[in-house]
Amino acid sequence: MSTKSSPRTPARPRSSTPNRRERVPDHRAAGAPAAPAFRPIHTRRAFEEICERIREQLALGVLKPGDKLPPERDLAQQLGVSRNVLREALRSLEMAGVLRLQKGVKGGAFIQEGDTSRMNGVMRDMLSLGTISVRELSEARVHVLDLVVRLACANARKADLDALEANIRRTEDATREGRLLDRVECSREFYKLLAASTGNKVIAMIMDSVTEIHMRFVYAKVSSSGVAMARLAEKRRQFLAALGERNVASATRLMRTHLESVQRMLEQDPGAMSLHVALAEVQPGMRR
Amino acid sequence: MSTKSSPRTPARPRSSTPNRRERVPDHRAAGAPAAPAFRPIHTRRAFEEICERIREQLALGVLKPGDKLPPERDLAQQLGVSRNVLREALRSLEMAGVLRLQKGVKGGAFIQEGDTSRMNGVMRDMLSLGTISVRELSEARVHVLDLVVRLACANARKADLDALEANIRRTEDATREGRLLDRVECSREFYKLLAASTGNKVIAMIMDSVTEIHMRFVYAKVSSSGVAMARLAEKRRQFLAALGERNVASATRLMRTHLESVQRMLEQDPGAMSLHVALAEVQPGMRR
DNA sequence: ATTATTAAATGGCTCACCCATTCAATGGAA
DNA sequence: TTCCATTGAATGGGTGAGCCATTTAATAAT
Repeated sequence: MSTKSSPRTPARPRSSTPNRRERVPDHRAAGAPAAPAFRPIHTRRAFEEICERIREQLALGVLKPGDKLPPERDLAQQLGVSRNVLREALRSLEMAGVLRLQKGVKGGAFIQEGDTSRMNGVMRDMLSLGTISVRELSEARVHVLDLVVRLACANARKADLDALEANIRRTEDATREGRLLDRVECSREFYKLLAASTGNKVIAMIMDSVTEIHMRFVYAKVSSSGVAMARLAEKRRQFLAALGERNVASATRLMRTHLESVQRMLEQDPGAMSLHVALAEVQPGMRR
Repeated sequence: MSTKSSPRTPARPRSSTPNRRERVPDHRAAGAPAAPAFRPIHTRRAFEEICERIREQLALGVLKPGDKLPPERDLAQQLGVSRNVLREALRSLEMAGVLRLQKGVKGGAFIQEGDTSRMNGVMRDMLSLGTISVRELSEARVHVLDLVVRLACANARKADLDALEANIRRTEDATREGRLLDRVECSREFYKLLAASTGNKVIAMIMDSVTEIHMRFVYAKVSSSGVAMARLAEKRRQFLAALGERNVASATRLMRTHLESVQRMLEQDPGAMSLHVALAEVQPGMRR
C-alpha cells in the first residue's frame, strides 16, 4: 500500500494495454515518476456510481416515469464504462423496480411507475435472512391492521366499499363451491382493498408488505391441512357493515377477534408450518 | 413464430459457434432437420432465474448469513451461464442487501445479515418516481409514530430509555453550542432509538423508512434557513419522562403536538423546500 | 523472529462478438 | 387502394477470453 501504483506484474505479457477508462497509457517505462494524473477517477465500483447517478437524475426530476434512457451501447460510451458494467447497473435498477428493459427496435430502458409491492420483497428477504421473525411480523401486522381499519373507517369511499362488497361475494362463491385456495386469494385481495381504502399509498404499501407473507402461511396451511376459517364471508360482511357506518370501535373489534381466530388456526399443528416452505413456495397471483 | 428456431442469418460469418449454453452445436449444415433437443432451457432471463434460485436457497435455509457462494467462475460454470450474466445477478442481490462481494483471495460472495435500512431506499424510490407524495408520507409518519409511541410505552426497557436519555444529552450539548445540523442528526437518532425500543424490528423498520425522508427535509430546512425548533431538548425530556412512566396518553399527546409544531416549521416558506433537492442531497450519516 | 517478496485466488472490468426480438419500412398480391 | 408478407435495422440478451487490482497465505531473506 506504499505507492498505490506499484504493479509488480512480472513481464506484462500482452503489450496492448486497451483503453482502460481514464488511465494514462502506461508511460512508466519512459522514466516518468508516477504521473500526476495517474489516480483513477473512481474509487467506488463503477456500477454503484452509475446506479447512483441515475437515481440522482430521478430525484432531481430530470428523469421521470416513461422516459427512456439511451441505448446501452451509447450510454456505456457516455459514461466511459463497458457495456457489461452498465448492464450490471441497469439490472440492479430493474430489480429495484426503477427500470424496465425492453427488447427490439423502440426498445430500451424505460423509467417505471413506482411499484408499491417492492416493499414485499424486502420483507421477504429480511425473513429469509433471519433478521426478522415470524412473530415480529405477525405482531406488526396486528398493529398495522388496527391502524388501517381506523383509517379506512375515516377515509373509505363508496367505491372502496363497493370493491370490498364484490370481494366478499367472490368469497361466498368460493366458499359455496369449496374452492378453499381461491378463498385464500380472496382474502389476500380483501386486505389489499382494505389497505387501499385508507387513501394513503404509504400506509397501503406497509400494510401489503406485512400481509403478503402472512397470506403465504395461510395458503400453505389451507393447502396442506384443508382446514379453513368458519363463517368467513359472514364475518367479512359484519366488518364491512361496521366500516360503512364508520363505526371504528366495532370495526377494530371485529378485525381483532378475526385475527385472533386466524392465529389460532395457524398455530394448531405448528410442526406442519415451515417458514422455509412458505417462503419458497411459488403461489398463483403472487409476485415472485 | 413458426418454428421458433428459424434463423435467417445471412451466412453465419464466424464458423466457430462457442458453447452456447446447452444448445446443440449447430448441426444444421449436416442436414439434420431441427434437432429435437433444440429448445433452450430458459425462457425467462438468465439473471432472474439465478437471483431466484439463490433466494430460494436462502428461503429454504440452505444458505444462511455468513455463508459464501462459490467463486464467480465456478458458479457460472455450475449454472451453465457466462460469468458476466452471473455477475448481473450477484450485483442485483448485492444492491438488495442480500450479498456482499469481497475481493482477493478468501474473497467471494457472502450472504449478509439482513439490512433493515433497505426499506428506506424503496421509500425513496417511490417518492422519486412520484408514486407516493410527501403528504402521504408525512401522514403515514404521524400514524406510525403514534403506534410506535404506544408500543414503546409498553415495551421499552431500561437500556432503551438510557439510550434515549444519552441522546437527549447530546441534543442539549449541540443546542448549547449552536450546532444545529448536529442536532438534526440527534433527532434522526432519537427516532431510531424510539423505534428500536418497541422491541419489534418490523415496526422499527417501518418507522425508520418513513422517518428517513422526513429528516432529510428537516435537514434541508435547517441547513438553508437556520431556523430550529425551540425548546427541543426540553420537550424530549418531557416525552421521555412520560415514556418512563408508561403514560401512553401523555406520551402520545406530547409527540403529536411536537410533530405539529415541526410540521408548521417545515411549511413556513414552502417555496424553499424542494423534494428533489432534499432527495438528491447527500448528508452526513446518511446511508447513501 | 521479523520483515519483505512472491504467488495464487478472486472480484472488477473491458472488448469483441453473436443471438433473439421487435417494429417500421418496403413491396407485392388481392 | 388495401392488406399482408418480407426485410432489415435497432436494441436488449448473452458469451468467452483475457487483463487489472486487491487480498491473503506461503515463502524467502534478513
